[in-house]
Amino acid sequence: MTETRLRADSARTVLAILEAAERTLNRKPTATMEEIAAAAGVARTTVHRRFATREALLDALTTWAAQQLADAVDAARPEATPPLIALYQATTNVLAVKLSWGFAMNTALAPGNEAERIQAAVVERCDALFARLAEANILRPGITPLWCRRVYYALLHEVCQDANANPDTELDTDAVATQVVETLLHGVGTPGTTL
Amino acid sequence: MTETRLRADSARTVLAILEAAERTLNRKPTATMEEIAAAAGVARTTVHRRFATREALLDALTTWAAQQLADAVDAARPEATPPLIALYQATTNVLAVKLSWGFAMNTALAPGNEAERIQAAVVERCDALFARLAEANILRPGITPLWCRRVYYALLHEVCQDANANPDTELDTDAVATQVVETLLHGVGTPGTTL
DNA sequence: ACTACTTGCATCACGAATGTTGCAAGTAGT
DNA sequence: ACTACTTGCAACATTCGTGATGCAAGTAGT
Repeated sequence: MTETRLRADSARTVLAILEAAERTLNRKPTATMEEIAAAAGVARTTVHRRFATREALLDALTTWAAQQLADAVDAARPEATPPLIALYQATTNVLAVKLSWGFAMNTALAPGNEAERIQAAVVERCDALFARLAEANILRPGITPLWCRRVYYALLHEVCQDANANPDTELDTDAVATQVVETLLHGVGTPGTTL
Repeated sequence: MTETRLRADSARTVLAILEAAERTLNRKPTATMEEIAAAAGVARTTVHRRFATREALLDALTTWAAQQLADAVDAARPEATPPLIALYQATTNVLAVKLSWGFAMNTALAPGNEAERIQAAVVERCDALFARLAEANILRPGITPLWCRRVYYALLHEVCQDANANPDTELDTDAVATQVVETLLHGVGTPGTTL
């Protein structure tokens, strides 16, 4: 394994390709290498030089996005700050990443992918955070941390999809994060209403 | 336009193909006509006789699923019964359909598709139901019906995805519907907790 | 300035999926 | 039983996406 170091321009090209892949595949998941290359402003052959196969490109893309996500979670210090603060901070950070890498984060990852490991680690930290919230009696009794995470992920996914459908209107990440956390904790109903 | 009536066996074949397409594409969205035909137990040429192109098949599939959904909503009589009852009933009915036609309901529909019209009508009825809930003070002030529907759809999508990932464990539709409605209204948090 | 790397372009090979057609066998409906 | 429809099978043409290669021009880094 000769670790060839990348020349500066080449590194820029790789990033451009990844970003173009994200943008293009987000709009059309069946987009071809040709289209991705065009969006990146390079020739198709250049893409193939950097990523031997389409699968290799997808792998790199998902791994890259997963790493961005993990970094966003890290930045919120979810095990150091009070759980509610951490939840809010993490939500804000994650939203920013998910908005830029929506496709890469929702695409099914190939088994054995590095991204799988990273995402699993994020899930674990998320569950740990919800466990801390449960300990602090912030979660309603009978609610499992698993269900919490699922609802939380679903809400995050929803707001990102929506933002993605309206690319013109730029949105206030903080406001959206608040809305997500509020809804996660209290839903949309008046307190005390039951079936 | 000569409306050729279908022979009984042919009608059965068409349904088998639609169901096979749903099943197959749900597991692998890039499945080929060949695979769909195999899953339906027919030859590939037969599929092409019923649906001229792949796009035509997808169109028929999404339209069929949308109609099933609309029927499920109908059966709940959402404008006749008290809104909370209707919400619960509709959730139960919709869940059953969404579990069987998950792919067809989440796939992006081609513009001008009949399914588009039907789904839009369902959305309208959904919004109307949430408007009734708001009138009955069951919705928290400041919560828009639009946000309600988005959260509601997200929760439905989430539980279906989960059920889909675990096809072995059959689930209690009523219990899941309750969980969805409960979470929609009250979230996962203890009442009174704020940021 | 010199060298090594990178890129664009043209071209080719290959495989896979789509869509079509003709024919023979079988089945629904009368 | 008779007819019309439907199906399976085999074969074919075509298109499209993928991946590889050789060569000339250009650029980064020293």
